[in-house]
Amino acid sequence: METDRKSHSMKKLDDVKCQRVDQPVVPGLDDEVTEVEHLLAEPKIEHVSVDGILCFGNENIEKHLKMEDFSCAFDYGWKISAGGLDSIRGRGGDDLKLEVLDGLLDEVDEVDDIDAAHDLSGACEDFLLDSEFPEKLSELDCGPREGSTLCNSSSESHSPGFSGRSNSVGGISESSTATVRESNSENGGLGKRVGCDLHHNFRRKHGCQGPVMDVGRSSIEHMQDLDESDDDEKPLVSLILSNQKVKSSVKVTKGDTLLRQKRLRKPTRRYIEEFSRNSNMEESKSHKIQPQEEFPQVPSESQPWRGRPKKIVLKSDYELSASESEDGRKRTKRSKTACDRRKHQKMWTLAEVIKLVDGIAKYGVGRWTDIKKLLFASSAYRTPVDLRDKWRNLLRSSSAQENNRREVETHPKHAVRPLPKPVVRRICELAAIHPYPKVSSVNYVPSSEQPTTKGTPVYYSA
DNA sequence: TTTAGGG
DNA sequence: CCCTAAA
Repeated sequence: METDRKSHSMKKLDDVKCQRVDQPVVPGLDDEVTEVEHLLAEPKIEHVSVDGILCFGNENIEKHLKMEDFSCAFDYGWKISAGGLDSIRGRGGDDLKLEVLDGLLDEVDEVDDIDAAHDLSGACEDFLLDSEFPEKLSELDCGPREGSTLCNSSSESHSPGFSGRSNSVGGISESSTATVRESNSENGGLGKRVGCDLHHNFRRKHGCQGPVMDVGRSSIEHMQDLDESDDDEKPLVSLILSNQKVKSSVKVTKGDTLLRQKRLRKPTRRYIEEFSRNSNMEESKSHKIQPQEEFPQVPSESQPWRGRPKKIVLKSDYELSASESEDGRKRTKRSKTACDRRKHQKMWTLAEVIKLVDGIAKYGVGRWTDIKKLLFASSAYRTPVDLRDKWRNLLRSSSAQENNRREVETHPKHAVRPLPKPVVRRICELAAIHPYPKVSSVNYVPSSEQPTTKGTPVYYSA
């Protein structure tokens, strides 16, 4: 199965490659280009020799319009004209791609690169996905070309990392690699500085987490939903791949994009969070962060929010508490850290829950790793622990729902996400079969049946 | 490294 | 969701 998937994606890659040979394969890049021109005020892209561009007609345009709206909606005071817009797009969307990639290409070693690449995509992409995913999905399935349409709506410049990696995979773009190098040497310093400033602003304006991210996340959620339902993301692969291609093309054409590219590439979501945290510390005198310096390349950031740079966080906390005892600002610090504790929580979809329940039914309670591997292989953000936690919560909520069903029905407000009856039933059954310690408030005999009054005889195995 | 349990 | 301890 794994290999199957792999080969599949490879195939897709090949397709992409082939296409690229014949034609620039940058469908819809056209739109993109206009946009870039806009931003850079230095249009000279003749790259747009696309045959298939006509295929997308209205829809494509529509998408872009939406995108614009979206961007506008997020003008937070910092300049969107040159970099702002870009950076907005730069975040959030990546996670999306990353997720997908993580699921699909976890065989690849250079996750870092992927990650980097992901850091760049666009929130707008998410946005689009969010609003039109269903259609999009089918579209994508039709082939890389279609995929590109969508992708091209993401940001134009993209990480060197990916192109490098692509080479190893399918030799997608050599030119892009070269360009990248060039860019790095050219715009390195400036890019960094700008990036920092950007982040300063960002942080200042929205605390550690900007709305952008939120948007991105929610869209991701939707996507996940769909993705989840059939556990197949191949279309997305093509999407991503073609996206990369587009990116490289653009890169080749535009050197200027690189500046932004650099700036975008660096900071990760995680980084922003860390950064804000550190800045707080800086306030209280310890640990100084030098923005001018190379971005700390967010520690072990191979997964979107799953990164868990434990050590760093711990260290920060440590220092925080240290400074706490020194200055009297305890409370501020405390609350702040407490606030951003729940960094990346992703809502569980019904599909996921059902899947989880299925998995538990199959493999039993406690084999979280197995369940994760077999049923949640595609969702990188669900760790076995998450599954377990979710199960715990499910047990709790389901039992609650069972007990006060009437009350819940009378006060629907209290039932936020009611959880379909059948699911609850299944959970209860499973709970009966696999007692999860500590969860059932009932002090019943270990593996006995739960309050279910239906007389299913349960036998003790001992 | 995975599970269990607590926060 | 995060963290830690124990296995």
